[in-house]
Amino acid sequence: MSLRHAVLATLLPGPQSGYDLAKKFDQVMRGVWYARRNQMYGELAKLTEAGFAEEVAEGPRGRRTYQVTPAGRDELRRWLVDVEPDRTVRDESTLRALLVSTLDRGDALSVLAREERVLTAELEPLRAYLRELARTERPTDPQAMGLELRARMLEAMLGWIADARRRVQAT
Amino acid sequence: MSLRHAVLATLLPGPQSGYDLAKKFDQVMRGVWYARRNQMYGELAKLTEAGFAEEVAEGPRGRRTYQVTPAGRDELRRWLVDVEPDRTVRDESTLRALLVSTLDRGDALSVLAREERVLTAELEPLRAYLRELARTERPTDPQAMGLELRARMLEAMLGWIADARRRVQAT
DNA sequence: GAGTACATGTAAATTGTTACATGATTTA
DNA sequence: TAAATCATGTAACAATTTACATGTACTC
Repeated sequence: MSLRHAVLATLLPGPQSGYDLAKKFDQVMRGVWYARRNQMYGELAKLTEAGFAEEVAEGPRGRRTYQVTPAGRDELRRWLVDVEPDRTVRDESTLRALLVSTLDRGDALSVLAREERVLTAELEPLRAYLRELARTERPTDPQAMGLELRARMLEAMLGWIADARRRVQAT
Repeated sequence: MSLRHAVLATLLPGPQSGYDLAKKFDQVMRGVWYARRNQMYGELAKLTEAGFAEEVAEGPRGRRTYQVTPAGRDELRRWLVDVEPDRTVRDESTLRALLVSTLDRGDALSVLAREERVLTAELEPLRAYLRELARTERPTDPQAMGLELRARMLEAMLGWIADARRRVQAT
């Protein structure tokens, strides 16, 4: 039920429509949790039914604005503090990196090189953006913290890839 | 369809039953991909139907042994080299770490401390085991590579947590 | 002979993906 | 007025989880 709580947290700062929420979710949860646009509407409906969110306004173009209720705030805290985390991991990038060991030298090196290229292309603008944020935002800003975490994960992955390339080359 | 290929790769080294496979999968794919025991049987059936694996023997206690076919080897290579990776991430541990920013100071510090404890408890024996492996195994052994990657991810996460604790404390 | 570990599954519910449907408002 | 963007959804399918069902062989 992580999506439910990720949506709840994204809605926390103030009233938003499903459409706005989806865009903000992509930004804040980048590298942490992924959801399709249409999943937002379903989660908002379920959160509303459970009393954790409520519709506060209807705008033009059928726009519906929601906000978190006090019960929603409690639920988010309860989930973070009292519910035992589900620590299962499923990461296709990491899986692929691992399975490179089943390939022959040439294929392995070219797949590792491609992966390195893609991850570097994600990391570099992220680092630049974080340097910029560091000057303006408060240090515990959730978006900045999320991006910092993503950057560290990418760096760990890139370090491993560099090491893997060296090992394969030495074969 | 990552599970399909993760299972295929785990079956690659030699004939195994679903039961053996599930245990090996837990070991090799630890920190990369998680699957329930009963998912193995389903995937083995689908791999067999697709011609990527075949049943080679029936043993005691209804034990069925499978092995990868040449078509299965080709399919694994094709997936790694030619199929565009699905880079979506869903990681509840990371999500929780991020959402800690919605908690008040006391709750935030206690959740971060708990997380640090759990991750350290996973990392330490892993590092010890890897030091041991380094003396005996070949450097491109897939299990060792997978565990090394997991260790680096845990270290990145722990570094981020230490930083987050400092930032929260400075509030 | 009782308990543990081996060994394979099925059914129902939930979650996530893909493709489609529908219409409103703004901008060029 | 045509195109882009806003805005919300539904239906069918695939993947995953949870709970259950069934029986076998070894070990104390």
